[in-house]
Amino acid sequence: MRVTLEEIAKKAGVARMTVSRALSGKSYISKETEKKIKKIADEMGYQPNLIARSLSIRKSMTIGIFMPKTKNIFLDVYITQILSGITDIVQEFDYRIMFFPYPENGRKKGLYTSIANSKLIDGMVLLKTKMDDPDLESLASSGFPFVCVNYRKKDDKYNFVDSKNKEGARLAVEHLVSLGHKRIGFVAGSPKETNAVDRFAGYKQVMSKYKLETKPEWIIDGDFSKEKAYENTEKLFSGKSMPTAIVSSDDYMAIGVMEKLKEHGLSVPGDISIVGFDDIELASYIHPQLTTVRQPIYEIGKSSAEMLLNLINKTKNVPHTKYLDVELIVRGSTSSPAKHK
Amino acid sequence: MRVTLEEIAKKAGVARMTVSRALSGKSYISKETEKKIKKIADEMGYQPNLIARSLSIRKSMTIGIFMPKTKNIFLDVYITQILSGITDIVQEFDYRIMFFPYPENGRKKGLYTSIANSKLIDGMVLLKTKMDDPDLESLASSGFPFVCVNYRKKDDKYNFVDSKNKEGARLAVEHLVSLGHKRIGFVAGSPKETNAVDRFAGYKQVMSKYKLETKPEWIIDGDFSKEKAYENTEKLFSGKSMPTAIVSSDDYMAIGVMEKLKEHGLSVPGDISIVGFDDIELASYIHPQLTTVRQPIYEIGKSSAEMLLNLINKTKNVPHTKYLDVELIVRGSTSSPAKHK
DNA sequence: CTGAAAGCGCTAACAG
DNA sequence: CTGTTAGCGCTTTCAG
Repeated sequence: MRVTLEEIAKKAGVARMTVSRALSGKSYISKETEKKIKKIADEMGYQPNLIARSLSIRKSMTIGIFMPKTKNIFLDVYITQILSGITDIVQEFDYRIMFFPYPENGRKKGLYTSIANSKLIDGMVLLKTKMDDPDLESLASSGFPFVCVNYRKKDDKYNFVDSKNKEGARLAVEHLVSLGHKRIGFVAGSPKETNAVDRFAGYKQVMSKYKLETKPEWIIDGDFSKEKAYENTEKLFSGKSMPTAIVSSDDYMAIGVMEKLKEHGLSVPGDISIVGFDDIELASYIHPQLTTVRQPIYEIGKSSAEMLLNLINKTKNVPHTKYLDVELIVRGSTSSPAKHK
Repeated sequence: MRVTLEEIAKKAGVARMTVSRALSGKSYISKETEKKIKKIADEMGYQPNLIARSLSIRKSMTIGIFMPKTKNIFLDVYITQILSGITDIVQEFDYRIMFFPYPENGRKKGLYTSIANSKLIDGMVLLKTKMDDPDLESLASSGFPFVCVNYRKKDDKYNFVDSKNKEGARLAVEHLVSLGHKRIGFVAGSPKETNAVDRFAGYKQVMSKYKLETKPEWIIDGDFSKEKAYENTEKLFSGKSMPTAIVSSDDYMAIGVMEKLKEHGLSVPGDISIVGFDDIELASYIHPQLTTVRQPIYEIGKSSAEMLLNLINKTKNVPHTKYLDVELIVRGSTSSPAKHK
């Protein structure tokens, strides 16, 4: 049988409570008994039952991470980098991590609040939140601590960490414009994610600033999927005119686009320049290396964890909004447009 | 306040236990009261306190995943693919997942058993286990359910899922030999991981089978790190002779080696052929595409989860050992050795 | 500084 | 079929 406080108490000839106090060290205890008890606990190999403790103190010391479970789930570098950041922070404060991947479609209704009420976790981080998520509003109203990652909503009930997506897209387009491009296409991410919407907005903003046309036939629906981007790029070849450059809402889709272009015998950047978003590891391994907007993904993970822990422990008036900087990384996939066009 | 069994019981005019039974559906209850209770529970938005349940039934319905926390941790595709496999299986059986990344050096002594005794988890999966892990033996002796991934030990107390590493290395070398190579080098993984040791053994086996020399100067210490492999490849250039081909214990290191060779003006496979191990996503994006031994990483994750759940629920005599097949994927990084050498 | 009593919210076990 | 009692192992609270 496992050793409990009770058994240590017996052996030490004291009350259970005294043992608890001696071991937690959060209360006045004579040095003597403390030492004695600690020694006995050590000898017996005592390890507190953390479930029992959680029940008693009404805290699980655990945070939950929620994310849609796509074909890729963890394979997606974006998510794994965020996890890495979250983990690093959370462990510092002795919190544990529980994972809640949910089916992308047909998720159990009220998942967030039901897990929140289960007392399994003290707070949650939401990854890849969709704007039409049916459970988000009730979570926000419930007051349960949570942070959305790369999501944005002007509402005091919402807490989030996002990067400057709009600015990122602007940097990308400005870069292309400065190279002399005028016909610039765009690969859109999921229309249900605020960061995709923001990037699109940034693109349109700069285009209109320079009075450049944004033809619908140059807008590719990619939904943050390399495969979709690859397929839908086909449509460029049935249109009347081709763009000389394309901004993609993420690197994976940019790669999908490049594959399709290559298949049609076009060269990057010779025929078409491409800019990605994220700066995933792959970006510098493909040929040509991808010019992209770097998001500090790992930092986003860290920030979201910090925010969540502050929310949980209400240390002070926690800012519940944070935007991180992005940066344009120029590599080989962009150049001035071909003269002959 | 949160709604508990007690409150539902009051409202329904029955005992707490009756409510528990009605909701769990695991006991005889009149259809009538069951329906009534369920309705009330629903209206009140009841969600069981899972912590309390765990304490009572003495099961957490959670498994733990342990892994060394390197600079990369999740960024490592190998680990993330395994996680993906584990997640898919575990969720099917309504188990939850908790993460325990630990510092690679200076891990708290007795971590496994202390977590095991904390009752937070019902079983654990160990990733990247080192052969000299000081806590493994006591875990194995404790009888607590656990499975090692890509680890191998002839001992009934140990459970593991591994791939046929030795055979994989053999396939790689045989491939090179069949192309005509005789001077074949090797990039070793961590000498503390059985899979690295096995791959090395497979390499040496085939080399000696064909009476080929394995010069120490052709053996590169990579420790499963791309950076180390990159650096240590330098030593090839101070030796008297160069290999015409190199087998690497994983793809990342193979990439590191290729970078170094390229830096010295050597071409792959023109001057030196390279074979990797794992078949990570990057392998087919680099130039030239990497010939490699594919490990079914995702499947390994699934198998380990299945094994663990069987161990936890002792459904039957669980086999506690499993070896998965590997496969040689031939791509552009290998060719016949250059004539002029 | 230490102890006793009570309770966190659930379920197992035994009555009825 | 339903209720009662007891207990999971810890901490909080209140006495002393």
